[in-house]
Amino acid sequence: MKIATWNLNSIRARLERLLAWLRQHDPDVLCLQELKVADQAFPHETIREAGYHAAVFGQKTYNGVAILSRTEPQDVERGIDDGVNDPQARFLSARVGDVRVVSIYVPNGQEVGSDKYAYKLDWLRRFRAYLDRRFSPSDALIVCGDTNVAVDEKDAANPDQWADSVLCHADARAALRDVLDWGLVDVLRRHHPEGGLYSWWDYRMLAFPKNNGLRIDHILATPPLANRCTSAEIDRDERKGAKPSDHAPTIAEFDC
DNA sequence: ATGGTTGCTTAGCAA
Repeated sequence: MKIATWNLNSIRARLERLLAWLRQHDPDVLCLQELKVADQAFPHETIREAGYHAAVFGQKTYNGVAILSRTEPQDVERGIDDGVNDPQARFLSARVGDVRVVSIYVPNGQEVGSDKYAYKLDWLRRFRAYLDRRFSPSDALIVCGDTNVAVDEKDAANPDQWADSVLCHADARAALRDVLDWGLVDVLRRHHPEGGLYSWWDYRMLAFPKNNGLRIDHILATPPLANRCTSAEIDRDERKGAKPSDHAPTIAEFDC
């Protein structure tokens, strides 16, 4: 199974790129974030014509997540199942075959100390609690998405520049670490322990030409699946050319 | 310290 994750930064602005990418890479499953579209405006027909089913949790203007799959996603869940009235569409889960797939768009947090940052930390805490409540690390579970956190300095081109940012701050890292410590393996790190690979480059300040990036998008698998992961890569080429997303896709292959 | 860019929606917010 080939599974990928990609923060599109608007599916409408990126639809032609998305279709070309699906044709080129032929993933079995693609988790998407930042659709920036309501459910009814999602390009359902176009995605179907491209040969994919889509589970969608959309939102107008902001956020929005989806799971595209060659086979029909089953048992779809929209939002973290914890009774919190959260209006932001950042969590979508579906079963694809025998694997439970989760697509997440963790809040950015904007600025350390802000209300949005508190929401980010709380969201990650809620996600960890969801894992505790619903799954075991022995289950076949893959969490994909934009975590808006770089786990350590190996995933930052200029660690000093980002040290106090919402993407690298110690509290954000601790919150993501707590999610990983539940029992999830960062499969790209496992295949590339040296680091130095990035999935996001700011649109500003020539960040991409300078390769001033961060790795803030992740494919996280429980150990039984991670042990069957045969490759994990970032498609840096997708960040090139006209009108790219500011994120590149991450791709992993599993022998299952 | 600020600015730089993009997308959605139309002046300002979020990233």
